Amino acid sequence: MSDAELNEPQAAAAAHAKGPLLVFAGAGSGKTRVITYRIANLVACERVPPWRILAVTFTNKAAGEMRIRLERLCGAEIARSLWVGTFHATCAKLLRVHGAAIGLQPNFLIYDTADQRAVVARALDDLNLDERRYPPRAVLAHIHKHKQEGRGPEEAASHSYIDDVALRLFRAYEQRLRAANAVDFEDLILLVARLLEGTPEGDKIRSRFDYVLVDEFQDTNAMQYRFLRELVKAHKNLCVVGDDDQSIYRWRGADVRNIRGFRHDYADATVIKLEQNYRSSKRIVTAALGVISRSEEREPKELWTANSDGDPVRVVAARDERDEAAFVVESIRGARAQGTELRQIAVFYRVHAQSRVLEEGLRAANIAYQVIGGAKFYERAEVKDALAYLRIAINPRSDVDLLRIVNVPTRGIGDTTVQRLTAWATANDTALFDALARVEEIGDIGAAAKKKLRGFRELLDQVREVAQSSAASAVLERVLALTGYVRTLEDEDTAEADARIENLRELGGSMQDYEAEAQAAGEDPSVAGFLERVTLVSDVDELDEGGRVVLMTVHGAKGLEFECVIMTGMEEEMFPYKGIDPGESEELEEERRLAYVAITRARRHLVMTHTQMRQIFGRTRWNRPSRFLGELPNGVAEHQATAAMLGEHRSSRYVDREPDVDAMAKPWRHPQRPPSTTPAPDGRFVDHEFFDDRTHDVTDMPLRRGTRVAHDRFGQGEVLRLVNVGEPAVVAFFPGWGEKKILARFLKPG
DNA sequence: GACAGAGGGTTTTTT
DNA sequence: ACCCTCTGTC
Repeated sequence: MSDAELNEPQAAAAAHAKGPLLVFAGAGSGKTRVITYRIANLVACERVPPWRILAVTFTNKAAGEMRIRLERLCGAEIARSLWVGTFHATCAKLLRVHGAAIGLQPNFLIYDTADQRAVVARALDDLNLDERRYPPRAVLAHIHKHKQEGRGPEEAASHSYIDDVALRLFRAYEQRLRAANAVDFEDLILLVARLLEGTPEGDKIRSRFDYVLVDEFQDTNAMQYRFLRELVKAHKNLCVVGDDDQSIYRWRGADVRNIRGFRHDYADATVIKLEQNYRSSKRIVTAALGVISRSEEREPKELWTANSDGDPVRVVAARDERDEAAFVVESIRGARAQGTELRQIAVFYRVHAQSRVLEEGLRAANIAYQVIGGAKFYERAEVKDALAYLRIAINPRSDVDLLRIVNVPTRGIGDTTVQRLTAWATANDTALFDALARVEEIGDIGAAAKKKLRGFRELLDQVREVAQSSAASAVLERVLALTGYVRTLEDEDTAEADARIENLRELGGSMQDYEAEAQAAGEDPSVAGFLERVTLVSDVDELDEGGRVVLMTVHGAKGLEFECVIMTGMEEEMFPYKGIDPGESEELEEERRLAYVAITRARRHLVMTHTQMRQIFGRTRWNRPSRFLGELPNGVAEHQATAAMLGEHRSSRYVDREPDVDAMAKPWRHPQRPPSTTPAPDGRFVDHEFFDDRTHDVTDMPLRRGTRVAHDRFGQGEVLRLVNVGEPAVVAFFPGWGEKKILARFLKPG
C-alpha cells in the first residue's frame, strides 16, 4: 500500500472530527499511519493550530518515529510546533512551567531508579529501619504501585503494622524528594494530574490543547488514564489507539481495562477496528491467531491479510542452548544466502540471561550482531558521577547527588564525617549543600575534616559558576578537570580506567549532539535540558543503521518488524515464563499476548526453536516444548530437529561432547521419522515427535530414549527404552554395570 | 581506602 | 552461573 492511500477504517479514523475515538489497531494494521494522517488532517482540514495538538507515546523511539513521519506529511515547520512526546517528557515540560503552583521549582531534577533507591535508603535511615528487613527495592515497588494508581501517602490506607511502616516510609520518601526539589517518574504524571484536578493552574494546562492522541493505549496505567481524562475534560477530543492483544506491561502497572473499558467511560465514543494486516504472510498471521485466539478475554476482532501464504513456520528442536545457538547461526546464514539483510533478522528471547550463549555463537561464527537492552550507558558509575556534579550545579539541594560525589574522586572525606554531616543536616532540616556552608556550627566534626568539607564546598561553588556561563559539554570538561576525575583515572593506568575515560568522552560527545539538536530545533541548549534528556531518554542503543543481526527480549521487540524472526527458548517455563511465584492465570494470559506480539513482528520468515535441556540460572532444566508451539494451527508449521538433537539418540554415547561451535553448526536435517501432525482430542494440534506420551515426567525430567540419567549406585547412564511396570520406569545402560531396569523415581538428570 | 570474599537475588523495562 | 552489593580485613 502506498503512503498516500488509506483503507476504509483507516480513513474513517483519520477523518474523525470531534469527540472521543477508540481505534483497535491489530498488529501490522497501519496504526502509526492512522495517527499521523489524522494529525495532518486536523491541521489541514479542521484548521487546528498544530501547537494545540498533543500526541502521546510511551517511548522516545515511538515519539521520534512519529515526528519523522509527521515531518514528511506536514512539513518541518508544522511538525515542530506539534506536541509529540512521551507521557513523561510531556508532563515534565508542563511541570517546568506550571509546577510552581504545587511547590515545585522549575529547576527540579528527575530521579531515576538508582536515585530513588538512594532516597529510600535515606528514608529508612530517617526512620531507623533496617535495609535488610525492608529492602529498598520492595519499598520502592510498594510506593510506585500507590503512585501509579494515583495515591499519595495521604490516600494510602493502612490496615496493619506492615502497612503502617510502609506508609511512614512512603511519607519520608516523599518528604525527601520534595526537600531535594526532585520528582520520580510517577510524580511527573501524578503532579500534573493534581494540577489539573485541583488548581486554577490546571485550567491553563487544559486550555493549551484542543486535541489529544494516544498511541499504545493498552499500556497506560491508572494514573496516566486519569491524567488524560482530566486533560480533555472540556472537549473530550481524545483519540486512543491500541490493541488489547498486545498488552504486555501489566507487571509495571499497565491496565488493559483502560482500553477495554474506554467505551464505558465515553459512551459516545466512535469505535473503529483496523483488522487488515499489511505486514506478515498468511501463515504467520495464522500462527499468531492460533496463539491469541486462546486468550480468555479479548475484544472481538478478526485479523486478516491479503498477503501470500509464505513459507511454513519452522519449529526446531535443539538439544541444548548451545545447539540452539548453533542452529540460530545456521538459520541466519541461510537467510542471508537468500538475500535477507542482517539488520532484517531478529533473534528474540524471553529473558536477557539467554543472550550470552547466543552471542557466543554469533561471535564465533563472525556474524555481526547488536544486543538491544541490557547494561545501560547512563547507569555506569563514572557517567553517574560526572552527571551528579552537573546536577548539583543545577539543583544544589539534591542530596542524593551530593552524597554520591562527596568523596569521588577520593578527597579524604570519610564515612564518619559524612555521617556526622548528614545527621546534622537532618536535625537542622537543611540540605547537605547548605550544611556544608555552615560546617563551623557542627560540633562533632574535627578541624581537619572541616577543612576538607570547606574545600569540597568551594569546589562545588566553582562548578556552579562554570555551569552558569558555559555550554553543557564545556561544563562537563571543566568539571572533570576541576575535580581531577580524569587525572585520577589516568593515574590508575588500567584497561578498566581507560574504558571509563572513554565513556566520559562518549558522554561529552552525546552532550555535543544534544547541543546541536537543540539549536536545530530552535531551543536553547542548557545543562538542565541535557540532564532531563539523559533521565527521560535511555535509548542510547537504538537500532542503528549498521548491517547487524538484532538480539533482544520479546518485550523490546514491540512496535518493530523484521523480515525474519527467530524466537528462541520456546519451552514450557521459559516461554510461557514461570518465575518463582505460582503463576496466576492473568500472567499466563500476558505470556500469550507476548507470544502474539513476537510472532507478529515477522514479515516473511518465522523460526521457533526449543531445547530439550537448558542450563539457566545455574540449573539444568529439562524442557517440554512450549504450549504455544502446540497451538500453531495445522498446516502452518514444519517441525525439524538439529543434527545434534538426533545424534543424542545414537552414537558417542558416553563421550562428553564438548560442543564446539563448528561441530554444532552442522545444518539441521529432518528427523528420520518425519513427524506428522494430527489433531489431539481436545482440538489442539500436537506433534507426535515432541509432544508424545512416551515420556515420563519425574522430578521435572522428561525421560525418553537417549536421556542421560544418574543413579545413586550405578552412576551416569543413558535411557535405552521406557517400560511399564505400573509406574514410570526405564531400561538404562550404565557403563560398568550394563543394562538395568530402574524405576524412574530413583533417577536424576545425568 | 583498596580489595577480596561472602551473600543474596535473579522476568520482562520505560520513563 | 553470574552479577552486584555489602562487609571485613589489611
